[in-house]
Amino acid sequence: MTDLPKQRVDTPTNFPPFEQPCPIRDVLDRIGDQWSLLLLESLAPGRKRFSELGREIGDISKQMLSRTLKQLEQDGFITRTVYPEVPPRVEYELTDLGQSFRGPMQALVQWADANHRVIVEARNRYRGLD
Amino acid sequence: MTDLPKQRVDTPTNFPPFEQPCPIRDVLDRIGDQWSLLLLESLAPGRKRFSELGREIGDISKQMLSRTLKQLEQDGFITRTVYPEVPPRVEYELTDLGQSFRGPMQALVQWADANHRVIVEARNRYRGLD
DNA sequence: CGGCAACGGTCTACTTCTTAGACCAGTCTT
DNA sequence: AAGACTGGTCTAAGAAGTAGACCGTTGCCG
Repeated sequence: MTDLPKQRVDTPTNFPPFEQPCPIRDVLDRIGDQWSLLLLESLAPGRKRFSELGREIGDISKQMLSRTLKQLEQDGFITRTVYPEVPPRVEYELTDLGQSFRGPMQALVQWADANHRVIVEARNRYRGLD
Repeated sequence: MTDLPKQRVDTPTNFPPFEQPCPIRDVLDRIGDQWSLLLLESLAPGRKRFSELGREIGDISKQMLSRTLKQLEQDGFITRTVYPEVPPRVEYELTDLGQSFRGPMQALVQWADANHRVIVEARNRYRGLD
């Protein structure tokens, strides 16, 4: 920090960022995380409550569940409804936007389903000739 | 660790994980990270070399670029070709599997493009009534 | 009445992932 | 001889995710 030979920085990741306001980037950064797609897929059949979603996904932490749902709500994919009952009940449901996303999502899911075998095979083949 | 009152664990994230070998999960976990989709999209028009991809994406670190490309190669989405030239040249290209993924990916990209406005608006609206 | 369970979160400490950027090897240019 | 170019790898530091304790309210059970 004090007297490092800082000059001549070789190739210091000098990729000029130039696609920040790119709509694809913006949208993909949101739904392209570990959980968003899974949650949207989980909500496709209909409204579900918090713990129900947690149970379906299985290995998501409550914090990420809560956080991801909040993001999806912010971005207008889902609505959050709180019923002032005792134990509290909160239900999540796809909005029209969320519904409209089911199309492309289905395309993705179907492709994944259809090509899963091939991918696993590629993975094993690669492992073999490493 | 020694004498913590460990009993009565309230609700310790007791969601039983039950979808590990789910093909959708498996595929989505791979391509649903920060960079994979972007790279596949970047490679859709044709073969590109390492630094070219880095430049196009802009804000990806070399390590993640390298790592993500390796994963995509392992899973059979792309091929990696090294030309034993002097400065070394390495080109990446979609395989048939990768090509076949362009369909669902296009659906996603088009949706993203078409609905970007709506999402941004939702985001701003939410910010307002927070 | 005491104690606990149910539910939807939040908070904290710990672990894992990602980033920044230095470094490397071999050749061509200046 | 000093740098630049290329495709990586390595390490330290910073960001993100996880586990699980904790909370408040009410109803059920003994």
